[in-house]
Amino acid sequence: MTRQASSAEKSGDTLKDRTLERLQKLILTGDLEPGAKLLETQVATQLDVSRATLREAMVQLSEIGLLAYIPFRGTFLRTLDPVDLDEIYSFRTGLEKMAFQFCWDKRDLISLADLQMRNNRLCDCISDNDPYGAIMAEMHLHSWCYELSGHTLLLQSWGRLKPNLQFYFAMHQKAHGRGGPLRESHDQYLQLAQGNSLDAMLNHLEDHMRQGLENTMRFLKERNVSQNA
Amino acid sequence: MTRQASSAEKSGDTLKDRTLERLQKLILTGDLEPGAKLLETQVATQLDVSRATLREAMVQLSEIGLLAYIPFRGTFLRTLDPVDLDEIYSFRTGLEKMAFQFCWDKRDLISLADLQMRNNRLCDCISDNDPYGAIMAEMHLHSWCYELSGHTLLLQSWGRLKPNLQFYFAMHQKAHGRGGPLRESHDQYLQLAQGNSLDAMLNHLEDHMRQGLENTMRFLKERNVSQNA
DNA sequence: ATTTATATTATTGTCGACAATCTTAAAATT
DNA sequence: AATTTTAAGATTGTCGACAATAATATAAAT
Repeated sequence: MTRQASSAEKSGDTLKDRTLERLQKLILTGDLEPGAKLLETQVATQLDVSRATLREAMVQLSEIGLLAYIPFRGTFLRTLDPVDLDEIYSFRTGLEKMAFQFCWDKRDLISLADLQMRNNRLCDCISDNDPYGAIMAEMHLHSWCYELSGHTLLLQSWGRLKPNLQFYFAMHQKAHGRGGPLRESHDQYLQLAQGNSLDAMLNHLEDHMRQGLENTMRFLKERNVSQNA
Repeated sequence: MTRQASSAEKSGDTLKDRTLERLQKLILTGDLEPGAKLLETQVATQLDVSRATLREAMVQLSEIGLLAYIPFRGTFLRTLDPVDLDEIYSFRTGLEKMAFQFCWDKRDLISLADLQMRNNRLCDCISDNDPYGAIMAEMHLHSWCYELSGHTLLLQSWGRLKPNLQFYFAMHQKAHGRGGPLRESHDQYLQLAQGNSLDAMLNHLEDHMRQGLENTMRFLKERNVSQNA
């Protein structure tokens, strides 16, 4: 009966999957320093799993990009320099434009109501002054187009990019005190997503993302989140 | 000193990385049946590594999509139904369009000569009646824009998609006898990539990819590569 | 004969131990 | 004192063994 007493969390059936999720949550909490080394023995002990199990989870997180693996030297929490942020935002822009192209003709009353609901949840989190919840809610809002697209590869790609975004937001939040999304930041996004001009939506995405990047860069100039050694 | 920075991606320093590469090559050879179960003990013995090492490599290949992992049931070689092919091609189109947008202003004499060389290599393989080499050469040709873009995320994404394409081509080749790329298939691609109209290039990409998909679908109707259980 | 139940086998999941490598500290040399 | 060498310790890489689960074969029941 070596079974983990881990309160039967919602996630995967196997210990490796639960470990992956727990480690990811640990990272996205923002308690760890970017670039910090993750000692296998230490983390494994902390999560109460064997190193082999932990390592399989780490391989996956390295593939996502949250961790950086260097052979024989260790696995490190990712860093975020301006170039990284620029790449994340530009890639995200292209990805989300693709998603909207694929989901555009699949929109219906139900899915649009779903979108509205996701935005409401985001607004609630902002009202409740819950920055962490707001981050998650915003991610969930943006997940809408990927899910609706029904495009597996697109959804997977977003699934890998998303944690990196969440990580940045967590860092931002941690360092800046507060800095979640504004209440009205997605008004136009919602409106255009419900409209009938795909081009207008795509153009707005560029603007929306660019604005996010500019906010980010402005923040970076004030206080460095981290820099590579 | 440490040679960790940007070490050539040939064969990793660690056994896990070499195993990953060997297993991938084994898969891309096309000797395995799509959907076939990979018995850990058997493969580990065949590659002369421990199961733990093999499993780490398998996790990575599952993340790429070449393998499909089902908890407690095993890891299976991916399958390719028409929906998969459609997704691969459409995603590839979006990705490569992004790549050309990012690399467009970075083109110069040297990089364009490089592109020309990659195409020459492809033509050589076709002339030499070397289908496997032609597949690799075509992949290498298309990698050009990703590499030139300097966009890490984009390059990574292509790096994950590429093996799936190679896998399909290997299946195609295996089943169809011959079916590599045609000699002149990239003439316009090359010409436009050297030109000064990004829009024309992007439009051609849509056509180029659509044509590839159509060829693929035509082939699928003749003979099923595989179907899900 | 078909179906259900049970036992057996095979395979995956997880672990702890040892080997290879890196890091750090101390010693030796200049 | 600074640099190089060497030794000690810490950390990662790899392995084989055992546990948990699934797949298969056998027996029992209808």
